[in-house]
Amino acid sequence: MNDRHTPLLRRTARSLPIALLRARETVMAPLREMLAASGVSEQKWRILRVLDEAGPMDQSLLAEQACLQLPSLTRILRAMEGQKLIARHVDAADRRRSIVAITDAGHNVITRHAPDSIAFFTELEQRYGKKRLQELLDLLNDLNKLDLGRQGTDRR
Amino acid sequence: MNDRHTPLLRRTARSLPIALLRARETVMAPLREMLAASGVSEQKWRILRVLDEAGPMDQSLLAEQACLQLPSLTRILRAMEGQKLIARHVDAADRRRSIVAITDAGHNVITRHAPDSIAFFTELEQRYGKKRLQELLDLLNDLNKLDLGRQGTDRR
DNA sequence: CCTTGTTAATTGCTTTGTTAAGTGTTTTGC
DNA sequence: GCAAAACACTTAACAAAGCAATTAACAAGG
Repeated sequence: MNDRHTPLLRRTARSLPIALLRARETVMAPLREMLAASGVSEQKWRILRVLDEAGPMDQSLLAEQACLQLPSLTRILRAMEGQKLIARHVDAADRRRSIVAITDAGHNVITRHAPDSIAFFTELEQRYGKKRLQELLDLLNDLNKLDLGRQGTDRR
Repeated sequence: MNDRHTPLLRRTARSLPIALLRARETVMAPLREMLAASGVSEQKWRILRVLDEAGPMDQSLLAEQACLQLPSLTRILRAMEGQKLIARHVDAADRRRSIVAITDAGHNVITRHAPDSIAFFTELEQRYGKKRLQELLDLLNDLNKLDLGRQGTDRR
């Protein structure tokens, strides 16, 4: 396209951040549409998924597991508490902590959307290739283990 | 962790959307820090990259290339125009379109950060493996080609 | 012409991301 | 014990995402 100069950086098609962003958009766009019907955002869905899978936990851990920042989580949980999708109570042993648990209503949201979600990922597997999908997940998980930019420093 | 029931959905560690989100966070966190020093957000950086690579283009195409929604792009470009990083002019042939081009100042931002960016990705290549990184990019690009959820419908 | 339809960009509104500062609570070191 | 540090959230402020509705400019048909 642009022959005016030798590119300083790799082409954006070979840029990892941009490729990740596009891939996420590709995958999430249909799911977002699906969830919108229940008034559940992508983030709320992640929260429900994590709580349903791993059981009650404090907000810091939940934030890490659901890939949300604590300030965002605070606001989202407030809304979800209003929707009765989750419940919170302060930890008796450490009153700084607040323990979050999924409610029956929250679990129902998961039950309701599981078939659609499964259908979507089944289609994805078929069109993309089951083996390739596993490969991709392995590569992504390995990348997440790298903990870049802190290779000498402590790991919080 | 949670033995209360058989999970309806795959474990979040094997969930593609979550894995993509974590990977993006892993990669972008150090870059964001790097760019913040120049008052350039991650999004502005993407815009500069795309314009520098492919030359002037209208906003719709730029939005697609930089993975931004048109409304977001409108507001970001207004700021970038104020910073003199980009310039806009209406297309003479079609006065609905506005053509965006990178300025010298914009190009300077890229030049200034290219060494850091290159160093970061070199480190990434070394620690993650050059071959594996290529594999990952190939898999991601293939995924982006799938255009999921519109397999019978028209492709706008 | 001129109505209808389409497209490009903008604006409004609500939610979320991001950073920094603030508020209690617990832990640590003296 | 007790002041200082560390910790778990919460709040505040602003940028950006995401969605719907609007405006302005083209395109086609009658």
